[in-house]
Amino acid sequence: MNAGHQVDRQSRILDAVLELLSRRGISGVNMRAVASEAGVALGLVNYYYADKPSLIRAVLSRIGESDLRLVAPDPDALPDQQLRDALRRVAAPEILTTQYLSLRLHLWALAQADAEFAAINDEAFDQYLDGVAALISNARPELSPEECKNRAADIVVVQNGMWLTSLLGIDKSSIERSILRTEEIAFAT
Amino acid sequence: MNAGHQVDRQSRILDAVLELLSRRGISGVNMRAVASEAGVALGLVNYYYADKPSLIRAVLSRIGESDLRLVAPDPDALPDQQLRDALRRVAAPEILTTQYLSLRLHLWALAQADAEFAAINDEAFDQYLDGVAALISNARPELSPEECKNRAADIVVVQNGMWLTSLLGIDKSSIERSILRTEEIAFAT
DNA sequence: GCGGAGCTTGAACAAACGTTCAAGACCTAG
DNA sequence: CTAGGTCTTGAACGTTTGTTCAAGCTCCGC
Repeated sequence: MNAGHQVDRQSRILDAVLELLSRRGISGVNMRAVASEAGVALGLVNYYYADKPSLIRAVLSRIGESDLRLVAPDPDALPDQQLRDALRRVAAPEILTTQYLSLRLHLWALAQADAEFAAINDEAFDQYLDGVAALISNARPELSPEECKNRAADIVVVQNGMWLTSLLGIDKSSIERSILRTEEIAFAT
Repeated sequence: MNAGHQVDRQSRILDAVLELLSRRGISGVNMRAVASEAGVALGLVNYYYADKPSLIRAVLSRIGESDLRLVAPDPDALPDQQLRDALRRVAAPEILTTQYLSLRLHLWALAQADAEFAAINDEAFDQYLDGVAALISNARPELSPEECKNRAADIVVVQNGMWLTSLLGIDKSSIERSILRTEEIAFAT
């Protein structure tokens, strides 16, 4: 059962990076700490990921994919409901956890300091934006593509603000009002 | 002229930290790089700041003060204009520079990873929130203190979103629309 | 010019870091 | 059981990091 163990250990290493990054920031992510958190030997980290940048790259890709899943269309719902669900999903309790938000923050900071990481992040962001715009377009077919992109951009501004502000510990009610604001933007006539 | 030199060098060291932090992130801020960027010897950094945490603390305090200045009342303007000016100021070109925003991001990330830094940050954030609420209260005396605080909170969500989204490289027009949105929130009847 | 307080320097040290690697453990195919 | 590939280990190396410190410098009052 190589396959089973492989995936298990390799995935546990990535999990360890996520955990350490969100808790201690990039300074807390060193090969020894990752190995220890994952419960493997130091050398194994370098076995699966050639060097530290490769390790970070893998984490960035994983997060980008999970973000994209937030705005993935749900074939079983009406376009209106798909959009509404997606707008709610980004503010769901399991997303607005300190762990997840803190991780996002550190990844943004990381991307800001490194051109290569920035490229990965930018691509993920563009895809996310396109995803939101597509949901709006489905729910409001009469809108022009440009208008859909504008609304998506405006929504993302508020969403990013919600994410960031959740971390800074503002009260929940302002988050709730912000969700309503994203819906107003999306469904404005 | 000790006083002159002191302030000069000590301040240059802080400037160097700001520059390095915004360009390379916290991993790029090490005592040697700071000394080199400031044009002083390694030992001098530890002379003015006992250790690295002290250095970061000093930077956090400095940023907190400059944030507070953004929402400082201007005695020469009418309350309405004071509020409007403050809302525009946070989106001014000199604020929405990559350097400034990147610095903010790294400081937030830093605060997220360290409880002590978080405390400094939280206090600065609360003061900023109070500052915005006070401006609203002056401009709209008929509003209850709670309503002012709520609006201030909603505005800060959008502002944080603007700051963050500026970094992620979204188009300027969505920033402009977001500013209008903060004004709508502030002046809603 | 002398003395002393404050400022400035860079070498030196210990600890922590990323990376390499020889060695062993494990598992499967034959 | 054996051979061979894959996985796993931790010691070891060279580098970078935070911090210390003895020494020198600068400036001002006397």
